[in-house]
Amino acid sequence: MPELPEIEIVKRSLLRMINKAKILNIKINNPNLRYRLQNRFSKELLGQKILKISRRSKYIIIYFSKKILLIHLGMSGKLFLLRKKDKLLFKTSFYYNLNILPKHNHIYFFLSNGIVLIYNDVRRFGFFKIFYNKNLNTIPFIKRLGVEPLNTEFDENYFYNYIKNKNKSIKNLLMDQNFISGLGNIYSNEVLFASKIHPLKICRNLKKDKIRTLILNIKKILKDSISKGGSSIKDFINSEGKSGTFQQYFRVYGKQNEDCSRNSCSGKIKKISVSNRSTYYCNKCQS
DNA sequence: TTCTTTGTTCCGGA
DNA sequence: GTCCGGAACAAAGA
Repeated sequence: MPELPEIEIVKRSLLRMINKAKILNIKINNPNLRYRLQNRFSKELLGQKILKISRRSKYIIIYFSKKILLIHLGMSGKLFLLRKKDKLLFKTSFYYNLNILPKHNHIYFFLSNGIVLIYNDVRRFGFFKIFYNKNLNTIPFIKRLGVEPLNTEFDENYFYNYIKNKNKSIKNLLMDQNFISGLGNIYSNEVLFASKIHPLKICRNLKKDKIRTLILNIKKILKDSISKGGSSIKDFINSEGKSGTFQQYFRVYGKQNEDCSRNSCSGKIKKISVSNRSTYYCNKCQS
């Protein structure tokens, strides 16, 4: 369940540590990810030099001279970096304490700068795919995505135009990647709490000042989380083994039956299911 | 054994 | 044809 801030943190780690490195070797322990890795996967990447690393929504894109590697971490995927000489470290308590078990290491990329990039994924819902057309607008997973919530084009006009004829709840709207791309369940809950909006409110009925508040909170909460190192889940770590701290700042997610943390609100946090997703809200201040 | 977790996709009803 | 939400899917831990 890494969402936009976590992916951004991972991307920054990768950029700092492996940009411009060359892939010398690849070891695949288990090709059965969300989409099975094809037999030629290693062959297509061996010897390739990483030219650029970017993020779009929850996807990481690694650029090579004639192709790109699209990576999605699913709900439990982790990319982390290990210096080759620290290999033994991995077998010790450091990584076990971070809940990274070697048996869930599925791919190792050995790089020319002595760093090993490891893909670890308990659930195996993440995926790696290679594309030969570097134009992102041609990539199936990317081309229909809505705007990046942190871009200036995500503004009141965009919001207002999109919801004009939409009948869905605001929670479902925020989760709709064709509207804005990068919010998942956890941040959706948090931004609605911050904006005092009930998750089942029909988005079309939101007043303009509420929309303005919501947009501001989306941008603020995503930025805050990035600045705190990410972490929408308790065992999230960045690619260098550091935990983010943002989960300490959650105000509704996972807090059912607790008192509302808002000053002067005497409400309680309730948990309901919206489109089969756990949804938390204060029964008093969110309306 | 069943339930929960996620983003994405598929399908049926309106 | 379009919109929406529920269900299914992937795997594993509790």
